[in-house]
Parts: sequence; structure tokens; C-alpha cells
Amino acid sequence: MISKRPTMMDVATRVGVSRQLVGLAFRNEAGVSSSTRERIFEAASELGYSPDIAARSLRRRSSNYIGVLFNPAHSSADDIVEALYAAAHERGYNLILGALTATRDERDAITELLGFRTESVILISPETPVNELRKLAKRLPVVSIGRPLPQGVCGAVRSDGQRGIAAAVDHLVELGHRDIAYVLTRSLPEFAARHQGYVTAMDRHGLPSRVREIDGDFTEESGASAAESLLAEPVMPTAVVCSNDHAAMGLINRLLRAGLRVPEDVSVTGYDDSRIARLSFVDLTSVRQDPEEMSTAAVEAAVQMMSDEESAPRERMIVPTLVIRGSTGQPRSEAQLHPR
Amino acid sequence: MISKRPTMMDVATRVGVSRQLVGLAFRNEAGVSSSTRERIFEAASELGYSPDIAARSLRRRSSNYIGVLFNPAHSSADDIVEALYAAAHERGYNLILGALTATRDERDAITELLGFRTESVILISPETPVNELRKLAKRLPVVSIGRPLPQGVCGAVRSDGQRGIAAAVDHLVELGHRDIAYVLTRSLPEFAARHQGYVTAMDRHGLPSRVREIDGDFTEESGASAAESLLAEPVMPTAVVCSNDHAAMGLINRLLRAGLRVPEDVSVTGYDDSRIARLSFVDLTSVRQDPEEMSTAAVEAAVQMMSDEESAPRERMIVPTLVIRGSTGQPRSEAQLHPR
DNA sequence: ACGAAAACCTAGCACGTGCTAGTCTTTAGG
DNA sequence: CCTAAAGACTAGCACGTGCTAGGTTTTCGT
Repeated sequence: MISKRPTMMDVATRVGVSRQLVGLAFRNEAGVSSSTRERIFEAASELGYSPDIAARSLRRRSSNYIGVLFNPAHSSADDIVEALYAAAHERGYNLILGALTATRDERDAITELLGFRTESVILISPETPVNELRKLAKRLPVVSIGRPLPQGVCGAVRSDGQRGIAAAVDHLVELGHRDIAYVLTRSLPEFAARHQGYVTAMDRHGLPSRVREIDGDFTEESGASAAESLLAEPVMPTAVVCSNDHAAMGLINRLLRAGLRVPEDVSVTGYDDSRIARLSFVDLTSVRQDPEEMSTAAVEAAVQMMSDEESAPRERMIVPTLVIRGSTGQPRSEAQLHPR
Repeated sequence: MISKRPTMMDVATRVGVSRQLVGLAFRNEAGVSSSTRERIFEAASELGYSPDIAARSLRRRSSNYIGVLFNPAHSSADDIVEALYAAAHERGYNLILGALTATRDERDAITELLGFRTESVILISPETPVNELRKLAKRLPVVSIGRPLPQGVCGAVRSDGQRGIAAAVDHLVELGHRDIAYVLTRSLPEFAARHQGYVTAMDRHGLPSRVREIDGDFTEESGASAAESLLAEPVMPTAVVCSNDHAAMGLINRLLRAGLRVPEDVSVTGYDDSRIARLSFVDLTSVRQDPEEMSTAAVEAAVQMMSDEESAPRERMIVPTLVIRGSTGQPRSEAQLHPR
């Protein structure tokens, strides 16, 4: 029973027709009488037959599949993957996932996707060197999500980190904050724009002298140690903008332990609007990069590049939005001036 | 360039050998001189060739792939998927993922996996009716992770919910708690064992009269409303055992807002040891179902059923462990008797 | 230098399906 | 009743690879 999965032929002989007719029925093509069609599907279900995708795409010379590289450990990947399925399905494509794990690096995962003869690949926050991406993009349409790349390397969808952070700074300034610190992430290139956004926004508000930058990364620990160095200062800023949600959480936690209240004493913002930020427990004001919009744009770019081989790789910038929650409020001096 | 991906034949003509020799080289078989082998790989890399997995598994009549059904929205799935990759790779198998999304139900996803001719499927917390699972298991080895099923339906790996909750209760009793409430989850069958574990553990400790059960589910809101009903009681229990981490978080959050401290006033435990529980912010004592152990067991079961077609479906129960963190401590009366 | 084995290489069929080009049967129009 | 068209169905090749069964060259022991 295990050794042999049924084929079209098995269904055909059971019904008493030719294999080709079964093929027509499964492809929903004309030329099969409705009674025969019914008998075919019935027999197929009895035998547990389903078409062999490998054989089909081999013969068709097109798989109808888009490969997706994602890292399940990265918190925002799930939302994007989910939205990609919907977006691809709407346009008649299927997805095949390539996961990044401790035992599989990007090269392995991409090679596997190519092995499946996907017609294009969508890479979520890839770290593959640019020249390799360029090489890859010569073979098939490639769309990168989230990573800033030089013009024309491949299709690209990313959100405007500069505007995202600027929105956070604007929000805080509007609340009355002036001493606004920033916890940056050094390790990844996509964070350069966010950093830039902080600096220019502070400038724009006439606060260049209040710029205060602290090193951090993607961990809660880094947020906690950022909190330490702020607490050690003579004057604690009234607000802290973080370049990601995890660092923001670590920071808040340390501040609370030090007896400060959020947002009464210090306002904090995150970035990503990850599931963590949405927890009622955390309730973190955060910059949202809409996963539906990113995914739709990525699939659109891939579809365009697949249908028109000569079209230039499409690049699209998504405008992030600030989701205001409970971790931001009026600064403490203001609160003292206008209590409640 | 896009219309035609290179084949073995292209590589062969470029090197000046037969297609079969290229095949030997890529399968790492003997019979290819090392110099030729080198030239073949060089040409392949220049052309961007990688073997066509579809054609290969078609000819081999075995795909070497295990299908994995998972729900990216479910918090514990990521860890399991990651561990599955490692476990499968160690045993010479690859994984192909089938994601559950809003637009794809289990039937769709499983049908797709079958279309890829995976040699077996591992289903993470499937909700497919038992009779359909039984039918499926007749066609190929099926292993379910997490769901309680009647004996013999298919391979099964799950953790002992009864012992898991019992461990939480034991821990609290050891700390001195006697008034221990339980927030249950009604919606899913795998939670029946946990409920049972609570009742029997309370019994065993001679506390059947202290049993206090509150309805809940997988959401933070349900935890919050559970907190409400506890706060409305004349005597608040000193500890609350929750059947999942999300409910525990909602509960804690509401307690804190009501001015209670955790664990000084109330101890709380969760279940799943999800990433959320590990956040320094939350620091939740929780029952851990080791994903590595579950995954390894699942792959082992699948491999056994694949290699020995007649072997009975394997069923394995994993013993969960309690991870003690900061949300549990001595009960308030005890703490008053022995301060610090 | 000879035979044999080892090393290196190739021909041809098969896997399950899609597609083109048909064949055979039924129906419709005069 | 004849013809043509439409409907229902089928024969056979092709897709890219693996495998069996060979073929040819090189190497080695004596």
C-alpha cells in the first residue's frame, strides 16, 4: 500500500477509460461528459489519488510555484508568510516554503527552492551577499523583502525606516518630549535608515543637541543594558525610541525594575509591531510595517517579472505607520505642569 | 534566460561528456575521475544548474521528503518546525512545509503535500476528523504531534498534559500553596488531560475541596476575565494554574492592574513555555513540552513507519518539565509568617 | 608483453503527466 | 437518408533525471 501511490492510469483502468481522459477531467478541460467526469472523481477519491505535482510541472515546463525563503525564528516572518499565501493565491500561484534553520543556511534553502523549479523566489530579509543575489537574479525573478539593496539588483519591497522612526519622534515631540534618546541596532543594514530617520527628525524639530544614541541589537538584554546606561546619566531622557520591539521590551523591563513608570516617567516606542508589542501586557507603541501590503507588493513584483522577462526589477517602498499604544504619554515635566 | 533553466544535458555538452556522467557526479557516485568531477561542478556553477528535484523523485519513485503541516500562527509551531528540520536531516530526509493559513485549510494543505509525493506526513496539532486521519494513514505513514487520538489511528507524539499540570500543582504545593485555582481551555481536546491532571493532583495533595475551575481559552482576554471572576470572590486563591501561556499573561496583567503583585500576592503558572513566557518582561513559570524531543520522536516514528510498512503506528508520550521562573513564589500567608 | 581487473564513460528505457493530433460516435440540418 | 459538425475519447511523444547493462581505456601484477 505504501510502496505504490496510485497514478492516473490506475484511476483510468478502474473507470474503464483512457489515462488522457482522466487528465482532462483533473485539468477541468472540456471534452469529458459530466457523467464520466463524476465517475472519474469518485474513483480517484476511492483510490486516494491526487495528481503528481512533480510530473505535472516537469511536463508543463512550469511549476506555477513561487519559492519563499523565511526564517521562522524571526518574529515578523509568520505574518508575512501568511499574507504571501493569500496574495499569491489571488494571482494563481502557489507557494513553496524554504525555512532557514540552524542546520540550513540561506544558500542551502535557496538551492532547494531552485531544485523545485520555482518560477521566482521571494526572500524575506535575506543576508546573502549582494553579488550572489545579483547572480541569482539573472536566473530567475528575485524579490527581496525588507533589505535595503543597491538599485536594480533584484525586485525589492521594503518599508521606509526613516519615515517610520520619524513618525515615532514626531509623536513624542507632539506629546511634548524634547529629550528623546535612540537605541540603535548595528548588526543589520536595514537599520541604517531608521537611524538616519532619528537624526533628521531631531534636527527638523530643532533638537540636534538633544540627540542621544545608545548601542543595541535584537535582544532584550541589549535593551536592558541600554536602560542601564540611561539610568547612569545625570539627566534621564523623557522618551526612548527603540529600533526594534525586543530591545524596547528589555528596556522597559529594566526601567520598571528601577522603579520608574512607563509612560509616566519615561515614554518608549518600539519598531515592527510584532505580536509581542500587541500583548496587553506589553502594550507597546510601535512602528508597523504592514505585512499584507508588503506581501502583496512582493507578489505583484514577482508576477510582473515572471510574465515580462525583460521588465526591470521592481522596487517598492512601503510607508510604515505608527501604532499608538500605552507605552507613550506626556513627558514628566509637562505632566507636572498639567497634572491629569 | 528565464524561459529555460539549464539541465544536466547543458552541463554535459559544456564539459564535453555524456549526461549520465554528470548525473553520476551529482549523485556523488564512483566512476567519475576527480578532474572530470571538478570540471562538471565548475560548469554547473557557471550555468547556474541545480538538479531538478521533481524529475529526480519522479524517476527514483521516492522523494526522500517528509511533509509537515504546521500553523505559523500557533506560537509553538516554529520551534517544532525548526527541530524537525534537524531531526529529519540527521536521518537523511528533507522536509516540505505545508502552512495553514486563512485561505488554506488542513485538507488543502495535506492534499498539496500528497501531490509532492512526500513519503510520510507529520501533522502538528491537526484538527482533521479522526476518520479522515484514519483514511489518510492507510495511504502513507502519518504522525500527529500534540493531539490526543484513539489508539492505532496513526503515529502519535504528544506530551503528558496530566503530568505537566501535576508538576505545576506539585511545585505550588511545595511552596506552601493550598488554594490553587485552574484556568481551563475548553475548545481543544488536548486540554482534557491537563484538566484531569489538575483534579487528580489536587486530590493527591488532599485538597479536593480547594478545587476551583474557571473557563478560559487561548486568548489573553480569557485570562483577563478569569482574573475578574477571581477578584470578585470573597477569598482570592494564592495561586492560579493556567492551561496555556496566553491566558496566564492576560490573567497576570489584570491582577497587576488591580494592584496585586505577582508572585508576592498571587503565583501564576502557564503552559507551553512559549517564547512569550521566556521574555524577561513576563518571566512566567511554565510547563515545557520539549520541541526537540517531540520532533525527534515524530521523525523517528515516521522513519520507522516508512522503512517497515507493516509496523504498527508508533505512539509516544513525552514527559513535560516545569520551568520555574519568577511568576511563582511562596503564598502570601506563608510570606507573612516568614518574611524574607 | 600479456591478461585481468579497475577506472571511466555511455546507450536506452522508465517514471507520471501534459499536449498535439488525431479517431470514433452521436447529433443536427437539409 | 446523407453530410457535416460537435462531442467524447485515445495514441504517442516529450519533460529531466536515475538506473541497468554494457563499452572502452588505463593500470597493475607477473
